Amino acid sequence: MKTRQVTIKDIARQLDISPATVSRALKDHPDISKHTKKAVIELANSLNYQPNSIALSLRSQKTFTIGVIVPEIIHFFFSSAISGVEATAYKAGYNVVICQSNESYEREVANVNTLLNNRVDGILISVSKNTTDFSHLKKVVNMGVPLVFFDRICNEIDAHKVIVEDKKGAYNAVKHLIDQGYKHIAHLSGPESLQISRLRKDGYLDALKDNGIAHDPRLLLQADNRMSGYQNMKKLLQLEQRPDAVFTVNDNVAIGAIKAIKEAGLKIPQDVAVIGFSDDQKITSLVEPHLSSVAQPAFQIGQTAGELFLKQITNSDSDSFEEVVLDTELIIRGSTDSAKL
Amino acid sequence: MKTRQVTIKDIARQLDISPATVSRALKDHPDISKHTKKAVIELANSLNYQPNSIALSLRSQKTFTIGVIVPEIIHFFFSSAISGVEATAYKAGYNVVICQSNESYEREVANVNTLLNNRVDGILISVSKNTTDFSHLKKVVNMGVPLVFFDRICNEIDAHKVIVEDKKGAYNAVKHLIDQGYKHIAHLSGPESLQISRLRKDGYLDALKDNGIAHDPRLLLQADNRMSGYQNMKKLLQLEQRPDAVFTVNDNVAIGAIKAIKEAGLKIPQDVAVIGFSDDQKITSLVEPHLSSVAQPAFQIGQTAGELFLKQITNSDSDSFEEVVLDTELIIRGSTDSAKL
DNA sequence: AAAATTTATGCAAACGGTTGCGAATACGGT
DNA sequence: ACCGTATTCGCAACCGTTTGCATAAATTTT
Repeated sequence: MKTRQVTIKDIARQLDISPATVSRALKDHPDISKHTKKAVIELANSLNYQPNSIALSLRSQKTFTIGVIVPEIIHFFFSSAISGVEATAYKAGYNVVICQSNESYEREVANVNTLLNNRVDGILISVSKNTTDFSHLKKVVNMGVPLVFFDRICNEIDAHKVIVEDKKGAYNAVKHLIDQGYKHIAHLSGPESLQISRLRKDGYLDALKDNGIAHDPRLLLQADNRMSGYQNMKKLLQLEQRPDAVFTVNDNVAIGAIKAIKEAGLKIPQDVAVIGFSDDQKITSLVEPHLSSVAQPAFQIGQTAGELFLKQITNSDSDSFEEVVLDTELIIRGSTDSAKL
Repeated sequence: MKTRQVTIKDIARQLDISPATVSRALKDHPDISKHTKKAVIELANSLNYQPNSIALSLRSQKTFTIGVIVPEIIHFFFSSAISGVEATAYKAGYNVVICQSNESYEREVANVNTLLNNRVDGILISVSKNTTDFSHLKKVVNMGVPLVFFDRICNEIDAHKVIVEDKKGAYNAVKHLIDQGYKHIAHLSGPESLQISRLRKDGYLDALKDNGIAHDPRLLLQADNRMSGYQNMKKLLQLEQRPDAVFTVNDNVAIGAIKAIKEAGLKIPQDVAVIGFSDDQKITSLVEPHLSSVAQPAFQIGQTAGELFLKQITNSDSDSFEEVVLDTELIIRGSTDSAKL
């Protein structure tokens, strides 16, 4: 019953020719006679011959596989980005293997090592928030394996990068709050280790400054998930001068903040407005009121990362790297605009 | 700068011994002298030697990789299940490659083929809802590649399976609605092609029957995403005798139904109760009121699937297969119980 | 008819590692 | 001094495929 995978040698044996001839016949090499080619191809089809990718990889030193490392696939942003990578990869004949770092530095290092041991042709990564040492990624570069950063990039390493206008997106979000008449705008920012956190915070600060609002450090706390968003929003609401709006580093923090605001008996957006970042479509239209957010083109980010990888392998001598910066879009919903309730 | 990966041959050349000796030294083979071992291991470490998995796979005919095919990683259930698979796989020294079928039969077939060409040691799959022909999976079995189904299984194929008590879970959900006093209970069921849909529907029907409620076919419609859940709930609400409760095949359909109910100006759960299936934690506690649901142990399902795979490879002569059935848990929230609002 | 060229195929090495078997050396026992 | 036995290592084959080169036969050129 067990039908072992048929190899080129099986075909060769059955036709009483050499494996070399079979190999050439299958790829339509001009040296091989029409007659032989026909016989080989027919037998290959009838036996359902499938080339052994392992052997191919060993021989060609190429696996036609690219590794993608993300913190967690459960997040809408990352799974969309992965789908984007897959789209370009499949088109170019590449496979994609997905690794989750679970926001753990050690796991990320382990991921990199397995990908390297499996000789992937390239690595696309969005780094864990707990990664501060980048030697595992420098090793990737040193080994000549193409490396592309997306979203959560590392500035210490020269490589292709795909990011969004984090600062501008954040600026627009806060500007929108100001335009809506909010005066005491808080920010729940992400871990300082991530450039995206720093940039979004900078956008927040710039928007305040440009609009003549003094920055109150008490309105700036850190949070990077629902729980901490909830807890720190609670703290913000206990200030003698509580904020009347909050911009959060991502949508999950915003969800936590909304919970805290509702529990405090305050109305959104009348008493406190909330705006997130990323526009996780699984949740922004679910919470009441619908959450305003800064949409990132996640799929396109993945696509672009894939394209940069392809560019690097076709143009491997070039040592200049691109930093592609994509635009964000401000999505206004009920959480910041009562007209949209 | 480019540090090509160092091979066993490099080490052999530097120490002026044969590759065979290096290989044996590295795996502490008793034939090799302490002195040689020490030299080899030290050099290997200093050169940061990493065995080439490709070569290993070719030689041993094992890749230590298992392929997992799911419809879409974006869903909480599937990403949790994947994490479960990874947990057991990593512990046993296996890698996991994830494929998305995107609920497309063609893509699923393509996924199976790439996995086979890459000679994975096993395939774990939750089939697409558009898969009605299973020859691609029969091929997997015929080739002697261990196959494990989880959640969305196929009855035509003899293989290990991991499922939950879908019927019982559905029964309990509907029983709960009945206990809460609801009389006209609708069901938005999934595609008939999936056994889980059929079982959940059966559980619904059984619960009605066992409690002396006549089944009204007008209260049974199909829906498998937010949009269709919304649309078909709307239809249900237009019936002259509208339902006062609805049990949906999954949480996203429930979300759509909730939207329709709210738009109709009806109160949840006073006018209409809603209960979903799966307990997608990203959303059940987000929607207002919080959604009751039948929780599936997604992580454990993945873990178990991984364990069944391991069992099959260590015990490859056995041709008896297990069907592991895990329990569900009824999670009662505000959408079915006003006491929980 | 001899030489040159084309046509069609096979040999063997290579990719990187493993492993059965044989061989060389050293050592102990008689 | 001789034999048996460890000890330590290398040779070569193998996994499946590709490819430079050689080779043989067939064909063309001179």
